[in-house]
Amino acid sequence: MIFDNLNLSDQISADFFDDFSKLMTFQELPSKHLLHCEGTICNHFFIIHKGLARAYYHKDTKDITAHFAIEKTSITAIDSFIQRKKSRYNIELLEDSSLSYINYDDWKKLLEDKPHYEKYARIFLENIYIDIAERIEDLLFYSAKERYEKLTHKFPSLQQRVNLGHIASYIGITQETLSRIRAKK
Amino acid sequence: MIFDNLNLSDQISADFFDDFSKLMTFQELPSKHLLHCEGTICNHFFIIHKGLARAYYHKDTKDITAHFAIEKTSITAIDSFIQRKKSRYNIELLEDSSLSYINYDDWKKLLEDKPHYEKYARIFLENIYIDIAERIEDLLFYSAKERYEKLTHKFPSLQQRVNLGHIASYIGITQETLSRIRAKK
DNA sequence: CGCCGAGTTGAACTGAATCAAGAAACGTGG
DNA sequence: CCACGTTTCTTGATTCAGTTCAACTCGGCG
Repeated sequence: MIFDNLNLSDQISADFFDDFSKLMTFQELPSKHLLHCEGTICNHFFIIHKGLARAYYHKDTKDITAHFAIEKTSITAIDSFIQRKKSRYNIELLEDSSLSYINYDDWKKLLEDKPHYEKYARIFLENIYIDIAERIEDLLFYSAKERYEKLTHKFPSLQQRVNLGHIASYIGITQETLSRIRAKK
Repeated sequence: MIFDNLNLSDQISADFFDDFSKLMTFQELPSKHLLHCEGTICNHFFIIHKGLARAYYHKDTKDITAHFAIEKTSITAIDSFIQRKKSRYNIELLEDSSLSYINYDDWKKLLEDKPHYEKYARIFLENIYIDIAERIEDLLFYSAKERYEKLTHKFPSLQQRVNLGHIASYIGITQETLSRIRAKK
């Protein structure tokens, strides 16, 4: 089930999945394909079936990874999707991938037609909140090394699949520091 | 309107406020009163009318402020409130305050009876998400001094009303560092 | 008056950034 | 299949922001 890793399954009704799936479009796309481009409003919510995507943005001259999405997880430029503002994020594929997306208007319409589905949007956001709150705590209290270990524990496959520089920026350190962390263990 | 600072007003219907207000209990409580105690499940969602509260928790021997709530903003141990798990947070008043709260069961029942109100829960969470994402960016990219300046710009009154140590822990630095930042300007 | 919490200041230390140079791996075209 | 350029990764030397530890000041307040 595509929602497995969204921690929603147990709370969500089957008919929602039917409705939702009907609105989704399936695609296979190659590595490096840009799913969303900065400066535009993000109109899609993606679910990755196979492959890997990352959301990133530019800070000064640097390229900062804000989010990774592996199989069975979702990705979008969420602030833009929610607020309908231009996004600072790009979303790109890091591997040849297959995915589905729903677009904003369809999603919005689904919520209007069947307002009881608002519940799932709420639950989804609650789960995001829990994740992101944990990330703040990580930044406040854990060393570079500990943050790296937590990440690789949570997503073991990332180490092999993603550039060191992307991982480093995700946990808020330079790639030199991450290289040194990897070296001594 | 109590929801002013929640950025909800323009999107929320009047009858919701009626329903919601009917479920709320008003209280006046003195400074240092504990609104919620760690180790228990948080059953209340508070809105501060007057005064000031903070949520904090213990990390090693330290007391870390996770959130401040001034007039017209809300506070709860949100992870516990959402997940129905024991909370690591305490919530205490830092000034004599007047506030209202709604309890979890009433809130849940309201959502069940009138599921279209789910929308407001979603919007509330969306707003929280935007805030918290900004906080991550602050921690990643801004110096201690810049974080302090952003906070005092956002909540000018905090400087006078709250201990230096609480502010320091909120922005992720020691109180010595914050003292030095204040000294040189 | 003496204590206590809050804030300040100094000196030494440290984790991570920065700058700079190489080494390895990768892929593209001949 | 090799050669070359590009991107990715490593390693070293230096610097710096912020921590830690410790001592000291200041303003209430019982």
